[in-house]
Amino acid sequence: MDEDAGALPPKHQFSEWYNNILWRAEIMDVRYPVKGLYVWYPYGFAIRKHVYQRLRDLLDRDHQEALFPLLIPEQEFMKEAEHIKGFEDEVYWVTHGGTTPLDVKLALRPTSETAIYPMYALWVRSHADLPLKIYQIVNTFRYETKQTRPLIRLREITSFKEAHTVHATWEEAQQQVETAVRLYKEFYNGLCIPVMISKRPDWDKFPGADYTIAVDTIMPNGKSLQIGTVHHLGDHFSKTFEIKYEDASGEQQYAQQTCYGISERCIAALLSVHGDDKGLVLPPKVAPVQLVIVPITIGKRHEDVIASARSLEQELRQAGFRTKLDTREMRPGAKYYWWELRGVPLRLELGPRDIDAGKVIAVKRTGGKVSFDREDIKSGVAGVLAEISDAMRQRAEEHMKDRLCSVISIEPLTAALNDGKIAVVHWCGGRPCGDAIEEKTNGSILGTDVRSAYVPSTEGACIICDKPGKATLVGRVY
RNA sequence: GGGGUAGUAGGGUAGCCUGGUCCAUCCUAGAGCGUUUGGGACGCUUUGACGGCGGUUCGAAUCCGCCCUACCCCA
Repeated sequence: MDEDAGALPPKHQFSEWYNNILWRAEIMDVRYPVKGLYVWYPYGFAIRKHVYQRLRDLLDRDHQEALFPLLIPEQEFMKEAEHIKGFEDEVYWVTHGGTTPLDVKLALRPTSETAIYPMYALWVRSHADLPLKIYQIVNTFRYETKQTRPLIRLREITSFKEAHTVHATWEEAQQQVETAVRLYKEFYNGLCIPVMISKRPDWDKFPGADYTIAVDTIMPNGKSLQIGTVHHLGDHFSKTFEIKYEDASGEQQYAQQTCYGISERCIAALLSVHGDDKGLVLPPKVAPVQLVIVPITIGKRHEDVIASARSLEQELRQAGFRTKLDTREMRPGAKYYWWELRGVPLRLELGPRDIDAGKVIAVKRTGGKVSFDREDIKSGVAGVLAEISDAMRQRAEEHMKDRLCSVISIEPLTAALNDGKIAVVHWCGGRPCGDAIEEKTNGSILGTDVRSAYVPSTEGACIICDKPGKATLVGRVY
């Protein structure tokens, strides 16, 4: 047998593995002839659909979904000084309508604050209108100058979920930040992706924010990937865009705002964190196909087996499982590899022997084979899918634990980063020391106020200046 | 930001320096037929490409220019 037939590059060659799996598993076609723009294949898009449906379900508890325009007039975009500084090098401008130059240039949103907040100024009148919690899921454009990478660094972010909230007080907005962080933790827990939550250093916060809380995960090569951010905007934008409300005593007050976002980087994390040498491994909750039934048809039993498989499929589908019956003219082994590559959590095998014995064989994508009695199939499948989720979550958490370490001086820190680790150090919080850490290690400060089960929130002497410092995450980043 | 290398069929390669029916070759690609089918089947037949635009030339995958895209290295 040819062991190499159809093999992926091994996952420890992560970059090759990643590029390869995107087209082999039909997630993205990278051949679109514009830098930084990629095409979602139907299968990739189906994964996206299920992931974003989960996000919608979480947000819909107390947010409303809306939709704002893609184009932002120049004068609105240019209102908030810090915000402009943060984005002006990355903005695409629409300058013509047909052949006619436009009087007012239009920006393709790199993010939507300046599209949404002029409208919020009209919508918010009184304290009774607050809190206002709205989100949208849209595409955004950023003229990235660094190397682009599918799902990770894009010129068109096709799947940007951004929420924008308005509150009466700074404290309420702060509480909303915490609520959003909890919501993101829940979201990623559902995807079985462990995260590190920290407060970004001041120079790395969102342009125009009081502070930024970031959600990061660790990729297989040890680099951290930012997969969510939550910003307390204070009154920066409300003052710029005149978002005011009348409080209970009849006074006009500037509103306090937050915004928070997640992009298709969550899909990059989903694929990368769980995948293995055979291909994708998808959590049952978001797998487009949760169960694939592979009928084993031999000679005369063909019709018999197919009929049995169809009734099995129908029963499972009615029970609410996303089920696929694979009746293609291929050998069973070829189908196994096909579905394993695509990350289907559970494979059911049904052949003459099983039918005669009243059994169904189930093979978990995470490893292991079980045999169900045909009549118990529904509860059996439900149980095994739950086991798969647990196994995935545990495996991913162990990977994260392995990648985290604590160091107390610069040389070991550099060594740890070179070794593909994310390190916890003590840092005084000062910019000069922060710059020194980043320069000496070629790494980045992810943040302080770390919230992770694996990172103790100790205090200690700053790794550079020896003054009192707080636990700080340092790593190489995407 | 600075440098380097490359782009040939669905994927992988050769050909380029030394222009000339060379439109080659392999596959996990496609189509067709037949035999197969409990972990990637096999045989036969067949389809299909020189990144884009322009230039040089009797003639360009090959030489020149510009553009686009990708990958690698350094900051």
